[in-house]
Amino acid sequence: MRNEPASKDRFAAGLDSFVTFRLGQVQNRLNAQAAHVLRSRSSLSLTEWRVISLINAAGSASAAEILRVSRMDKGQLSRTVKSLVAKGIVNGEAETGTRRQTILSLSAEGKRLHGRIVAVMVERQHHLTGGISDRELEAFYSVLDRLSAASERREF
Amino acid sequence: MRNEPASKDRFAAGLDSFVTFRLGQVQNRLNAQAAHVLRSRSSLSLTEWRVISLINAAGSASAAEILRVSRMDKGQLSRTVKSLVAKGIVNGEAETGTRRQTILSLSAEGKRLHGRIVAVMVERQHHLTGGISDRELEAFYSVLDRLSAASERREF
DNA sequence: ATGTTCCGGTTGACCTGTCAACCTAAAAAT
DNA sequence: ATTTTTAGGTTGACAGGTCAACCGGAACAT
Repeated sequence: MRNEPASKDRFAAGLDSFVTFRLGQVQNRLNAQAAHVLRSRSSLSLTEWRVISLINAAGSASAAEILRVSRMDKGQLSRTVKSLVAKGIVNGEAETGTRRQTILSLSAEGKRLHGRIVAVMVERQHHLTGGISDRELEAFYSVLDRLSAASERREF
Repeated sequence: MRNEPASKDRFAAGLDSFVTFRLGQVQNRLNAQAAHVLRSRSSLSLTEWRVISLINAAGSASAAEILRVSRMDKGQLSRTVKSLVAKGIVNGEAETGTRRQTILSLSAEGKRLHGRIVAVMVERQHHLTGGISDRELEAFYSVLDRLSAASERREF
């Protein structure tokens, strides 16, 4: 399953220099890995897990809030929440009553599930960043942030 | 279109620490940006552009070679190549004759197109990495590589 | 109060990515 | 020489992401 470095060099010269290309490759592999972990430990998809994490981080939040923070797709969120509510992981009822906005929060089972999975994910995080010093990580995030900012400009 | 940092903080505390989460966000935005650039300057999709770049970088290559290097999906590549051949951008004929493998290369128009787009992409690359020093980029790539390596382990 | 505008949320259509089965040619084994 | 195995490539089916139209209630204007 290894790559011949020889043949790789032949190509990648012109492409490895593109940040986005490299980033994409790594990200795909990380996603595949995460999805695999989730599948082996639960019946959650990656997006479901992300939504659960977001709700958990917020304590409780409206869908709109989550949208603003996560920048995920409206429709996708709507469907994901629907499925999570159906599974009994998320409470979708408007708790305040006055407002129409549905306040999302984790059910008891949701919290239990989150706790179970987040443990593995933290472990994975350590595995991933194990060989990386804090200063390196710092610098890495800083570059990421600048890339993120630069990706705002639509004309590019 | 800005984020309220206040509301962001409220959430992201627990999530920003996840490399994969941050990486994903940045990557999505970068992809969207790239796709937008392509759409405004051509009728190419992101994958088509990637394949063109790969073929161009190699000079000429078989589909299998490209697969090994890019780690993209067999089927996806097959379809993308098909569409690029139909558009007259890629030559798909077996040039050596002896082998059954189809040797892929850019047509004259393909080269022209690549030249035109790559110019913009290089410009974009500069825009993206403009505020980032070479040493920082080095370090960034180095971290990426380690993340990539760590994403091999299936159990995580 | 009523009609316009705005915003949270849903739905459907489409497009891309992913997986697995399959076909066929070449190489290897007998 | 004929069968088996292997590898390049195609195709179909399905899950997930993306886009845009739409619905209904709330805020706002008059």
